[in-house]
Amino acid sequence: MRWSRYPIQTVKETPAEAEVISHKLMLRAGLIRRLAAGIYTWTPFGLRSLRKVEQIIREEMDRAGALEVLMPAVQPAELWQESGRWEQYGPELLRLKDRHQRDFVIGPTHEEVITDLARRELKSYRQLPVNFYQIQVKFRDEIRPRFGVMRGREFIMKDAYSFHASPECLQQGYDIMREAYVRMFTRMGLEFRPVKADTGSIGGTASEEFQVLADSGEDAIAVSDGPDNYAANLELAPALPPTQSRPAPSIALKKVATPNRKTIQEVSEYLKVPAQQTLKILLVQGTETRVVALALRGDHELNLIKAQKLPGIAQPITLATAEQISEATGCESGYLGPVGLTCPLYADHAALALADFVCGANEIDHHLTGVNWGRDVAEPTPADLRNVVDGDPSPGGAGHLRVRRGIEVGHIFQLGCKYSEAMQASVLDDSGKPVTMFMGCYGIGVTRIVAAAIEQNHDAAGIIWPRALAPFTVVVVPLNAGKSAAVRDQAEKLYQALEATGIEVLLDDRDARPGVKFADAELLGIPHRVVISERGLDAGTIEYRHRAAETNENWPLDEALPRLQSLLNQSEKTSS
RNA sequence: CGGGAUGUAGCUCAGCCUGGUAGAGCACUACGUUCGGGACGUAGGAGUCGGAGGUUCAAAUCCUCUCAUCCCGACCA
Repeated sequence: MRWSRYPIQTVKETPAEAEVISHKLMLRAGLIRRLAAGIYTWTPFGLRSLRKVEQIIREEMDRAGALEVLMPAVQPAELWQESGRWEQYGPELLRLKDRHQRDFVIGPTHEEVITDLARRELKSYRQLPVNFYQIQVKFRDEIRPRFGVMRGREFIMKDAYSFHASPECLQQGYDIMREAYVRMFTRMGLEFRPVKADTGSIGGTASEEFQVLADSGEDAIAVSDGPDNYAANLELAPALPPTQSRPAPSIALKKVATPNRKTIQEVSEYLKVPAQQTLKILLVQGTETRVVALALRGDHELNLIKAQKLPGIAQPITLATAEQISEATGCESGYLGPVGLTCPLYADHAALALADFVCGANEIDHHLTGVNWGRDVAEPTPADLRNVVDGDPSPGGAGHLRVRRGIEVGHIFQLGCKYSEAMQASVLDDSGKPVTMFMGCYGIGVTRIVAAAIEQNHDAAGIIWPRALAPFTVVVVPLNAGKSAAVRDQAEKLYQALEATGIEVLLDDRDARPGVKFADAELLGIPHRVVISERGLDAGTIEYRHRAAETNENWPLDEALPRLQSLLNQSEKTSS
């Protein structure tokens, strides 16, 4: 491609709307343009990278034996009513009516459509297992789209659905997909981790997310630094109970005035006690009782997902209202404590390991010090209630956890029979009896991957594409071609020779100053750059530089093509 | 949905407080000079000041409503 034929401009100034680096660079390099909140146009350069991602996914899905389909973006409401998600999904589901006032949705996902296809087409266990996938546009009307294509409302997703006659077969299919995902993300040159995950609203049993490690990621994940390779979403990572037993009480219970000190931080500063020696109580709505109390060490955070799974707690988990708190304790949040509480009480393992701790007195402007389980309060029910923190022992058994940020680019689930049961998708087994099919579902955020790759690969000058995702492999930059016919001719010659060998090459034939061309080439992040100048040609050389390199190399002019070719062959093998 | 902020040229923003001829830089067009790290000069094109209503002799500026966008939170995967 000739740069002079590409009409989208790069920009020096960072657009005000962009916050994260990938969004800034994608706008500045002209890869995307915003049309509405969370809705973007992909320009020719950006689309090339997007297609690279899609192609890798397609190749690995095909290799894993999946069959590509293309389902409609617009789906009839009936299917969603049948699965129950018409009611469940909420305002994130974009609903619309056709001219006959019939209800439709713009698909945020395709479980219903694929299950409908499966129940019509699949009649016998002999047709199983089968895995259908598509690469297609989805729409989720996010409350708050942000970070460009990282959390857009309209986005491209690869979604796959597998059908099996038994749970064992589902497990096998799941394992095959897991391997395929590892291959894909490795080929894309991403630093990623498969992590254990919650199944969320999609439902099902086993589930793993593929997280690209990046500080700007929206997910917190707990990764072991030890040889056990443990990694889980923070929501799910268990906090192991402390190994040492609780110290014996050593001081007396005492009520102290803590006027206007409500937060753990305020109380611990005021009483000069470390936050680790304090205890906090959170009240949530219950099923058997109005409220249920949860006790945590002062410096720990409540994990909603874990708490929600405890008996007696309302789903979805909801914090008690100010009225409920007052009714249950006669007090207000900020001064709650376990002493004298009448509602059911769960205590986190770490909270239970405390002795002589500080907590609220259930009386406004007062706290208790020297509180001890067993002595001052009945022993509560122990539970894992908190988010793990840096340094916690790894549940994998070897090493310690580090909390890191990740961008979720893939998520695989063993759905089981949730949809196949609701929509009566069954096949006949070898004895002629109908069996409900077991399903797996496997998603990849295609558009998001482009942003994730940039988050992980950039510098002050711009994008540094992993080779497999670069919109072009080589950029040829003639300097002052307007003045020098030799420069023009040699650049043209090299460009055509590269094209002829199938290398994706961009010729910067714009009538621009050298500084502009260098800056744009770096912003756009093309891995290999060849500069052709009068100065170099006089010496019989061209100049080569890798985007990630610090210095230039001078190559003899006639070696440019063969050396580039061997370089690219090499990097193809190492995928870098 | 709660809290905060912003809408002025394609982009980044000034002007608003204290009402009185709509501005700058980048980008764009033409010409000239320049040409290895985002050049310079001259000339030029480009704006219903988000929209509606109100106050006023006069509104980008003050008031009311509305729409949109961004940030924080809750929400979602």
